[in-house]
Formats: sequence, structure tokens, C-alpha cells
Amino acid sequence: MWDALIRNLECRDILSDEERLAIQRLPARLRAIPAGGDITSEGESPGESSIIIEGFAARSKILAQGKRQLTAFHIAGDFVDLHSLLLRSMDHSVVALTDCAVANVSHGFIRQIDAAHPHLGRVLWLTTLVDAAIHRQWIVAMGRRSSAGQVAHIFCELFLRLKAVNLTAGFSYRLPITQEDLSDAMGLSVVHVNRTLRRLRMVGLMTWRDQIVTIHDLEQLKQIAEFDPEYLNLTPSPR
Amino acid sequence: MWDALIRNLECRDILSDEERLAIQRLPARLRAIPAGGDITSEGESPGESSIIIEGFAARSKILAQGKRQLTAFHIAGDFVDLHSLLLRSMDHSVVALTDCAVANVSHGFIRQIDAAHPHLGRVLWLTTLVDAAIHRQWIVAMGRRSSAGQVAHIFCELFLRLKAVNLTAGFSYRLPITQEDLSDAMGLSVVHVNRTLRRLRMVGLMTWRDQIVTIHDLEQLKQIAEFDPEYLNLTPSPR
DNA sequence: CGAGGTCTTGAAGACGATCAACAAACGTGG
DNA sequence: CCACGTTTGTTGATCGTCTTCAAGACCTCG
Repeated sequence: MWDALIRNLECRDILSDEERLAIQRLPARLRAIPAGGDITSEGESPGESSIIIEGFAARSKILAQGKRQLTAFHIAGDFVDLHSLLLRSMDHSVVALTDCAVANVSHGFIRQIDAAHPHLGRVLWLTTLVDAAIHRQWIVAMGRRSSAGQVAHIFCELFLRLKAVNLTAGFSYRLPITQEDLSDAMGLSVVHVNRTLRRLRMVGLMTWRDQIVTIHDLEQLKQIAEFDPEYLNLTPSPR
Repeated sequence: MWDALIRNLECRDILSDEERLAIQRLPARLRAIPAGGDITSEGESPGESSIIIEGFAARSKILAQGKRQLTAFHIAGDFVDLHSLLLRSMDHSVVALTDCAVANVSHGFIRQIDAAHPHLGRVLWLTTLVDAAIHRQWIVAMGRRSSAGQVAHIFCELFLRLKAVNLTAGFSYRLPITQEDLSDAMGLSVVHVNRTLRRLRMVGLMTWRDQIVTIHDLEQLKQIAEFDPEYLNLTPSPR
């Protein structure tokens, strides 16, 4: 159950046996969220935090006229609302894009971990900083990259993040979301995303068919995305 | 010197006398950064963090073909690279948009504060979470708001943040940056930003002349921006 | 006074949105 | 297992927003 989370953290720094054990002993309430459901809802002040065990989720904000903007994707092993520990209320919802399994841990236990294992606390904090770094990359992509560059960047990001938790096979990974989800993440229309995907497919960089993304030329994909993986902090180092 | 930072933190939670003192006793190196200069540079792994004492700064990423995207504005009292405490290297630069006064505090002292005053540590951590929340609002604005809504949102954000550190006068505040800076923040062309500002001025919502922003109708400005201040967490509450 | 930066406006064109229609895939119940 | 409705993906045509290029006004500062 905690495999993905632990793998996620171990990409950032070495964990001691006690730290790993502390995570595995976390009392959690397991929830199954059907696709389309809310993992946490905007405006709430939950007393617990959610970790995705399985499935794909996204931070989502709905605005007037029914427009939707996703601000992040989340996958197995992601602590999606650790920040609710300190923020007064959720400024956005976290929605399940596919059926999800989610573990809920009450804030009290997280504070205990932070107190008993300061280093582990720092690594958890780090994951929220990486979330912010990912936000910044999205802003850059939305503001100043071509639509192809923006799509390419997201596929690179997901490739590395999924690889970190062992959810890739070679240069392929399962991405069971819709083009509409992707368009809401990129701030573009579905139609335009569809055409951009077609272009990437035509030039042989990547395909996304039957929910499977396959990267045919990672180097060139990175290049048109101007992708530099450093911001993901996926190299273990003392924190 | 620490006034703005303390005011900034006290908007989030009550500080004890010891906590306030711990900040005021922080050994800092004061630096003057001229407009256009780097406060911290992309790729660096600084051994200290920077707090803005005076002036306006921004997180900046330059991409090929010389395009620039700003991902956040920072003002007096902002801890601009607290995250370098845990991240391996800066994924972006922080540039001075005006002449800035910056205080540098070595990471060691920050870790000491965090160890000796866990509550203060949490409030500092909180500020990085608010940064992330601001990033998310920018993503929403860039992706799904009209250019007028996006501009309006930024002016609302800056109004509340500057007000928190006492840098507003009524419904006015000094914003000594260029339209080009603003356009790089919004991911639009200068020309378009200029026209959008004109429209906002024409309908009497706000003006920005001689570096002074004046909001003439805050309620309506908030409305077209769909601005909800909650995400800034500017209400003190126990953290 | 000249040089460079900033602001402003015009004109032309590209990129992406919207509207619309259809195809393909999927799930469900008969 | 097929018929059906719904969701998702694909493509065309048209329209609007925003970009780009260009030029002039204004300002500050050497």
C-alpha cells in the first residue's frame, strides 16, 4: 500500500529503516473514489490528508461559465493535500480522473511523524516544494511555449514521475485520462490539443493510443519541450 | 529591517515575543541589487536564503529565442528562496525588477530557527505553500480567464499582498515595474497588455499611471477576475 | 541635445477557439 | 450477442483573440 509513496520519497533522499517503518505504520483509512469524484473539495478544511495509492487525479478549479482548469496531475505515491495541514481551507478540489484508491491519514499522525522524524518531515515538505516547481514549469509552458512544446513538456514530466514509482515500461506508460482532461490542464481547447497530438504523432515523436503513451524519440521530445528534469528533484541527496 | 517579514508572518498567525525576537536576531548579510540584477540565479545551490527588504522582484525563466516568463512577483517581506533549503538547485532565477534591498540568511540559521521554534518553522513553511497557491491561481488565470480577467486578478493579488505589509494607501499602491514585466508574467505580448490596461482604464475600474496603481472599483475588479482572497491565507489562525 | 527605454497606437496575419458533424469505442440492458 | 445511447476522438470551416511588425510620442538621463 505504501510502496509508491516510499519509492517516491526514496527518489529524493535515502530513508532509514525507522523512517520507512514510521510510514508503513501510519494508520490510514482507505477510500475508493470513482472516476469524476472529489478526493478533496474546494473550500473544505479536512482534518486529514490524502495519499494516492492507485489511479490518476488532478487539482481542479471550476470557474464561472463552467470552464475548468487543472493545475496539476497526481499519480500513485503523491501526497495530494499535505498542505491542508497548514492552509485554512482548500483553494481547489482534487478530482479523480480515473477510479482511485486513496489513503487518508489524519493530520495528527502527520504532525507526530514530523516531530519524531524531522528528516522525514523535511522530505515530505520537499514534495510540496516540488509541486510548486512543477506549477512554475506549467506557467512557463502555458505562457511562452508553443502548444507542441507544452504538450511535450507534460508528457516528459509524466514519464519521469511515473518512472520514479515504477509505472513505466520502457518508453511507454499508461495514461488513462481523456484529451479533455489534458486540454483543461493546458488551458487549450480539446480540438487544438487533438491537432497538436496528431502533429507530434505524425513527426514520429510519440503516440497516445488506447490509453498508452509511447515516446519514440525522448531526446527530441525533450528538446522541443526544452525539458530539464532537474526541477523534479528525482536524484537522492541529503535534505 | 525585519518589519515587513514579521508583518507578513503575522498575517498568517500570531507570533510570540520569542519568535519575533528570533527573527530579529537572525544574522543577515544585507545586499543591494540594482534593477535587472539577479537575486539568485538559476542552477545555483546557494547556502543561504534571501528575504526582500525593499523593492520588487520576480521569479524568472528565460527560454530559447530569448523569451522570458515570470512565475511570481515578490515584494518586501517575502522569503524568495526558502525552498533552496531543500531543493538541489534553483530551477529559476529571482530577478530584481527595481532596485532591491535583500537580506541573506545562511541555511544553518534557518534550520536552527526551525529546530528551536517549530511553530515559527511551520509559519515559514506556510509561506512556501502560499507561493504554490499563488502559482495555481496564475495557471487558472493564464489558462481559462480573459486577458482582462487575468490582469485584474494580478492587480487584486498585489493589492492584498502589498496591503498586508503596509505598502498601500487607500486603494492605491506603487507598482514600479514595466508593462513588459507584466506581460512576461501573464504570458502575453506587451502590446496586448497595453490594450487590456487601456480597456480597464476606460471602463473606470483602475488606472496605472506614473507607477501608481489606483483601483477605482475593487468590487467589480474582483468580479471580472473571479477573485477570492482566501488562497492568500492572510487571516491569522493557528498553524 | 541625443540616445535609449517605455508607452501607445495602427495594420496585417497567425494561432487557437468555437461551432458543427461524424466516427469510433464503450457500457448497458434487452 | 446485438441494439442503443453516451462518451471520446477526429476533422472541417469560420471567427476572434492575440502576436508581430512598425512607427511615433514621451520621458529620463547621460
